[in-house]
Amino acid sequence: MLQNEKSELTKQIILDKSFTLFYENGFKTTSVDKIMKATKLTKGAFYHHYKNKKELGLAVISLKVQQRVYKGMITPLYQSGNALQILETTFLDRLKSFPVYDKQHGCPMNNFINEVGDLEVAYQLALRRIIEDWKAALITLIDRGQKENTISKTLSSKAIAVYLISAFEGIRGIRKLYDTDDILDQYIDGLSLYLKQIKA
Amino acid sequence: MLQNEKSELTKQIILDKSFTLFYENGFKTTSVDKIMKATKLTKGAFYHHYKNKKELGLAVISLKVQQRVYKGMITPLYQSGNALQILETTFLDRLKSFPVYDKQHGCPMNNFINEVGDLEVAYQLALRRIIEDWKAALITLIDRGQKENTISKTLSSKAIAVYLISAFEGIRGIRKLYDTDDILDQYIDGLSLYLKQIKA
DNA sequence: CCAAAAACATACCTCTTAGTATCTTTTAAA
DNA sequence: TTTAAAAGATACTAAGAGGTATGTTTTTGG
Repeated sequence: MLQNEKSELTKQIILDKSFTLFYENGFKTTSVDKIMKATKLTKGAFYHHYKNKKELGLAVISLKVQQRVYKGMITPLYQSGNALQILETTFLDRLKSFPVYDKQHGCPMNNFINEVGDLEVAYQLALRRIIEDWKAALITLIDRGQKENTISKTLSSKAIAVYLISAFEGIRGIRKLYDTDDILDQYIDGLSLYLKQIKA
Repeated sequence: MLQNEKSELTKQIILDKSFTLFYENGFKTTSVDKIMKATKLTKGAFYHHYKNKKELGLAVISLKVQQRVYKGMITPLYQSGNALQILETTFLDRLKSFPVYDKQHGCPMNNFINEVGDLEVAYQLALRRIIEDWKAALITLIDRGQKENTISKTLSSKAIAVYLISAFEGIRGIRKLYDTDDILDQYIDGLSLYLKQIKA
């Protein structure tokens, strides 16, 4: 195998396993040893590709976590079509179709935010960037909806965007505490009502 | 000093310091050693009063964290007066008057939820109880508001309650990422609009 | 005042942690 | 095909983790 490819591959393997373990057990409690055991590689390989655990954490955030949020929550917002309907499908339908695994472990980004968000500026920056991108996409969509008269024009798009994100991240944490979907269904009802209220 | 008093006092000291350190640095990264160093007591004292760190964690949640949520977010909901206005003062005014320290470190409950909420059933139960109490108080208040015709009767009180809690907990996490209040102000605008929308 | 129990201190044990030093193996380029 | 560099493996260190064993001090009740 080519050296570039090989290097990139093992880095990716470490990244993938790290993401999964961080997601399931948290960043702090997942040791480099555990990660490398999962990859079937050794510590030597790890410290050859990553400077330290912090660098790995940042890589997981800005590559894996960011990618995930983009795919699930940001990119869909740039579709054409009824703005309000896009909000509905992105926020409502997506949540409904989540596997139990995802419900039980919450939002990867939110987990990072609440575990290391007040610990290191570097983590803050990486996570903030995702939130800002998400917010910007929402604002663009809502603004469009207001222009096209599907969303009420009197409301601040920025305020709606932040409120939507907050509630979404909040419920993904709270849901972890339960083993049924009741609380999620109640959130979905709440969001549903909210979207109706911002309708033009 | 009486033995009962002394015992209760040191337990309280340990509990207080633990809460602070958990709040500032997280549950997992705060060791028993660090806690006892902060109390100026020793490990022997700790393990005399607490079985293990898990028991301490549960005590902090069900005593300190719960107490805090009750004082700030639940008890105020049982006041008499305009239901919608009570929601406003509890959710809006309280957040506005938060010290920087509280903004930077997020919500103690939310931190616990996202750090250990999917790790141990015992933690889940303790945290769930707080959420359920909060939800119940909100539902009672909203139901009253609907009866008294200050809150729109067509809306599900359960859905509103869960949506309010979700957004609140969500923003308290997200705010940690920033060093200004902009995002908080945007949330406040969003919540403000939301409360206007549920008005009768 | 004295013995027993509770409260607390000291010293330790074992395991895990992040990280380093040094080795072997694989790839690249001449 | 040889040599240098990159990739990876092995073995280690020092610090910190949770927890225990056993000591000393303080309180209590007779």
